[in-house]
Order: sequence, then C-alpha cells, then structure tokens
Amino acid sequence: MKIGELSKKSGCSIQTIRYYEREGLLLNPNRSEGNFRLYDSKALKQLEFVKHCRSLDISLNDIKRLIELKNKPEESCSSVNALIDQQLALVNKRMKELRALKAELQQMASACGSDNTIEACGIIKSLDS
Amino acid sequence: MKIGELSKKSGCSIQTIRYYEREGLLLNPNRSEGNFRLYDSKALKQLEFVKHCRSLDISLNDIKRLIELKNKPEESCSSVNALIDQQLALVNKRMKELRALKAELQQMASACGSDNTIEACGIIKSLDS
DNA sequence: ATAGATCCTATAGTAACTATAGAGTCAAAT
DNA sequence: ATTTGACTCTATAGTTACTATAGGATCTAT
Repeated sequence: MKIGELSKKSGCSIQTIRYYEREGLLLNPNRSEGNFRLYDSKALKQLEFVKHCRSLDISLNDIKRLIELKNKPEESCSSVNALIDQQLALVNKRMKELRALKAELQQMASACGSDNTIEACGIIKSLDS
Repeated sequence: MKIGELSKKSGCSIQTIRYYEREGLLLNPNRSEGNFRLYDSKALKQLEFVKHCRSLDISLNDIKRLIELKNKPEESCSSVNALIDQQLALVNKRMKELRALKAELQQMASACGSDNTIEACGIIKSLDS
C-alpha cells in the first residue's frame, strides 16, 4: 500500500508518518519505480506500536528505545519496566500540578461576582497578588 | 534596576524577560546611556502578573488579552471570566486524559513479571496490541 | 589600564508535529 | 494520446514557550 492508505488505516497523518521515518521510528520502506513509499502490514503494525506509545505520552526518544529493546527479545525486560515506571512518575507529577492549578482556577472563578467591572473583578485582583 | 536584578527578583531568566518583551507582554523599558534596560518596581509587578498567569498554564496569547483587559478597568469582566472558565475546561480535559493514561500504565506495569525476557514481557505485549 | 561581570542583539535549538511550495507520478476519462 | 485530478515527493517554515550560544559592547573595581 502507499502512504495515503497507511495513513487512513493507522489514523496518523501522512506528514507524521514521514516524520516518524525521518526520526528513525519506522524502517525505511521500499519504493516504487516512481519513488513512492510502499508499505506492508508489518509496517502498519510498527506504526500502530508507535501510535499506542504516543497515546501513553511516551516521548519519541523513549519509543525509539523501546523499539530497540523489542529487537533484543532474549534480554531482561527490566529496562522496559523502568521506562514505564518513569512514565508513570511523570504522569503522577503532572496530575498533581493540574490538581493545584484547578483549585486556584476554581477559586478565581468564584471570586468574580457576575456583573463586575474589570476594575472590581476578583479574578484580576487575585492574579495581581 | 537592570535586567539581572529584575531576573533575580522575579525568578524569571534574563532570556525569558527579553522574550516576553519581544512578545509584547512587557512594556519596552527605558534604556541607559549604554543601552541597558532599566526597570522600576512597576515593571516587576507586571512581570509577576505574567508569571502568575503562566503558573496557571495560561498561554502567552491569553495573558496578552488579560493585560489588554486590565487596561480597560471600566468594562465588564465577563471576558476575564470566560477566559478563566476556558482555562479550567482545558485543565479538566487534560486531567481526564491523564487519569486514563495512568490506568493503562499501571496495568502495564503490573503485567510484567519481575524477571522476564523482553520476549515474554507483558508490557511489550500490551503495547503491541 | 585592565580584568571580570554584566549587558546587548541576532540566531539557532528544543518537542512533536503541521502546513506549505513547487514539482513529479499515476490512473482514468476523453 | 492527452489531459485531468488525485496522489506522492522533497525541502522548508511555522507552531509554543522558552533556552542556549556567539560575538560584541559596557560598566565596575582594582
């Protein structure tokens, strides 16, 4: 299949696919006579792996490491484990930040009487302090 | 005061201060004879306003809008309100995403028996599906 | 006078894409 | 046989909010 079909099947945009290739996350595909990229179902699977990792917010760099690890099936999976743990730590950290954020934003929203002037607005006041 | 002192007092890096100025978030400061930026305490307050907004993850563009609104003290604050509500919606959306993320990552982490080969690793398996 | 700290501008790099320009290729209809 | 339209190619620039660097200029203290 050509890149357009791969794009539809994977849900990744054409540009993103080419970008992943440039970044070394996908193998260089065979080319047709007219230099079009030609993919098989294995390539689709690779792309889906990348997409799944991205949906977990794993960085392209870490995905690259995971792909390398996948290609060493006999080694210990402790590095895979570590990577996932680290990803979890990131997510937890960001969630904590967002909880604090949310609390302050909610407080600000409630500090605004409905029909104030900007001058009297509790929101602007709290941003100023 | 010069930019180094403003940087220390505000906790923003010198480059960030200059960047905010370029982006129109800070007024162009007076300059010394040797072309050094000179700030007063009002400038520090402006910068602190920006910093506080950034700590709430408000985008530079939205901060610009807030600054414009601040300069129209007699108008209604409904746009300020809307902006904060929108920011809250963003935060809520991201939190929801992160909760889903966390759940999947945790499941993956628990799918890995401690001493597997990569080939047998539950994490890689679940990323492959 | 000079050394060191601080400042200046302009430019490039970061992450993970997205968008565009300008050209080439291919399949189908005329 | 040609032309239209859809698709593809590469290379480059833009996005967000900064950070880092190069190559100078300026100021302060000795």
